[in-house]
Amino acid sequence: MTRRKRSNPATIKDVAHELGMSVATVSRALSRPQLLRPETRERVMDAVERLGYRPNLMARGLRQGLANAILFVAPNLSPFFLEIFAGAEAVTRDSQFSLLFGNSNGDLGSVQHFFEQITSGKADGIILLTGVAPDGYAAGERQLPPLITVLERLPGAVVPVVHTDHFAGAQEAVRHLVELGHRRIAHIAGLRRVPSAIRRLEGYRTALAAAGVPATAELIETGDFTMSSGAAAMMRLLALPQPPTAVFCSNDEMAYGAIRAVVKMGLSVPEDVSVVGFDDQNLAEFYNPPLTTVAVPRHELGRRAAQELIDQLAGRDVAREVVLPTRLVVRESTAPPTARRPGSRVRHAKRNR
Amino acid sequence: MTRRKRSNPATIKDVAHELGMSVATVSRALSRPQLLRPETRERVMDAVERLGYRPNLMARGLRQGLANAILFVAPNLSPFFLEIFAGAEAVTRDSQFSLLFGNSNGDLGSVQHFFEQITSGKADGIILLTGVAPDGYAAGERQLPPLITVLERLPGAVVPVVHTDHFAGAQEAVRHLVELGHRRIAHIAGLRRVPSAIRRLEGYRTALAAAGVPATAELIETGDFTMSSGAAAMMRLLALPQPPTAVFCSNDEMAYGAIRAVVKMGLSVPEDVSVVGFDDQNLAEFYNPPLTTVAVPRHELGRRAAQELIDQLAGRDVAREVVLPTRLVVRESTAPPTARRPGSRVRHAKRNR
DNA sequence: AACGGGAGTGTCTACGTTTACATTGGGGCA
DNA sequence: TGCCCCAATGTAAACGTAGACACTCCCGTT
Repeated sequence: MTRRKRSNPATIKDVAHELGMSVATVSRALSRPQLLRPETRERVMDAVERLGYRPNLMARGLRQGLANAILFVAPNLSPFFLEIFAGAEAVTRDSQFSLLFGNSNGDLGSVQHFFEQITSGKADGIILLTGVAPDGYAAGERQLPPLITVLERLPGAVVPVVHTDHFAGAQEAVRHLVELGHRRIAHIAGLRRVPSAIRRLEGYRTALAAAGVPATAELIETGDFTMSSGAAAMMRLLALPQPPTAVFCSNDEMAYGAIRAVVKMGLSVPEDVSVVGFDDQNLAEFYNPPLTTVAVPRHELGRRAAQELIDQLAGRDVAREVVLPTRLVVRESTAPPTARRPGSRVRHAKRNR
Repeated sequence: MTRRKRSNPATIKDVAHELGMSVATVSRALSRPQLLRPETRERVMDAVERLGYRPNLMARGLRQGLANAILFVAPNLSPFFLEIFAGAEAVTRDSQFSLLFGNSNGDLGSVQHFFEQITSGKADGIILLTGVAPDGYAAGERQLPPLITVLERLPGAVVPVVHTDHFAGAQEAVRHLVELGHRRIAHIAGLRRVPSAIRRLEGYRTALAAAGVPATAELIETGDFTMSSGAAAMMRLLALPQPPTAVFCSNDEMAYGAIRAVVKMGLSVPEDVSVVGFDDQNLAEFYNPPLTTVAVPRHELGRRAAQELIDQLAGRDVAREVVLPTRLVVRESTAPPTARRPGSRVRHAKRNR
């Protein structure tokens, strides 16, 4: 027995029958109204309204070979990616497209799974934030689906990308610290397998070199972009014989963690340690102290990616590469270094909860 | 001319032809393997692999009257809702269902639009976080789609709901402040049209009454759940002739804003003003100071909602109501009131950027 | 030897659309 | 008056799949 949608029995056939017309006419009234006599169109619209008819999108999709959906794949559900998602959502909201969300969870198998959703016809294209594609695709054996990458490039494949200049952004952040007078500037880097994190690290190194400050390996710590990893890294930095007076973090969340760690040790930001983040998430402005950070246009990244993908699906040609500018936003987590040596720490006991 | 999916020409027919079998056999190999001789099944699987065949989900969906997708509708993209989304995602990830995201943006028209996506067959059911349904549905004229609401009830309709006890949570928060010795306790409420915000307000009032503290209208401010509205509300409270020594906020974001406002005025948290939030978003633990707040099991709310909806779609019967417990998490943003009167404010000038 | 039944597979229709192609009728023009 | 063409509509064939039903063996039973 055929299982039927309980909700909407009204089909195009019902509408046609109600009016004594053919289904073709009804179909045209909906998709290409200019082909019909205005009066006929009216009558159809009336009946559609009266019967509560809604076209079955799966039937339409099957017929046209289009799902009218876009799949957004992020490596996790952190606010940063979700703010990009919000940008994409703003675009699809006014379009015929639905937005599917996929969380790859850093797992390559998942990405493969999402790619197959395309060949299965669940979506027409992918907005990919993970910078990795399953083997078969990356190697070019299997044809890539309509795809646009955000922030990360897909190695070994020519795919349009919407991103920002992490290298320049990082340099600007470090230069800001140098200009404030800092010399012992640490970096809490992101995971080495994330290309954009590498670029930020390189920007850090380059800016230090340009300022004539020798790079010190002990001042480079690594986290996994989470607040707790940022806090842990900061703890290690504070435990150095000669701790840094400033820290540049590879993203905002690690910066929050770093600030928490500083405060927990009885020191303060920016008096004892200046902290700079990267991303300028919504919260940065309201963190305590408000975070100096490199603004990444998250919303715009999402918008552009969605727009480019839709254009691509419509057969219009799209830019190979869109680079959006970053911008250093100076708030209250950075200041000139003070004479006081942060090495002499723990002014008052850490308060327990 | 028929527009074809460029990516996957291989259909069930191709597989059948390759093996000299009928399409039915191939179909069965995939959906009901136990009906086939093991050897046949093997051969089919082989060919499927070889040809890179993936079933067309729209054709399957059309045939079966199922989209195998769930639509998640939230009023906005704030972290709070997205953390609930993450919970739902964890469930659908291991299921046959895809997760569609819809942002109603507080707009009733959008909600209507999403309801129609169901009758259009884009999804099989809805997880609704907005507490409002389009007129026709709410009034019972049109049949409700498979639906589960989260946190908010749908007025005038019997729909399963997964939520928490806002009333009890708010009471616990206020009781905590009372026990610390506070008497002048303010509340930064949420929008009056959001039922859960009303419940929190009621919890606040009830707890105050229970403690024998008379309620004062001037101590109740209203925000719209954003950080900036929380900051603005706090500014108004601090401007009172007799400012509060503690503030209970209807959500975490307004609490962050409130703390920022306090600090901006040269006062500190919790020494001058204690602040309590509601939700326990991921960030609360790493805010500065770490925020005392009422933990709402966001992830679990999402999990349960998705699970119940999937059960419902499978024809299993589901609970009318699931109530998950809240729990007060005491961190460092609350402390006993000090002798110092916060009225004498602005100890040092606000720093400009 | 005849029959029943079940395992395994094939045939073919329906799901709800869109659209290529066919048909109709009427108006403009010679 | 006859013809052509175009506007408006109808007919019917796909799109790719699932499953109802039909068929063919073969084995076990009588």
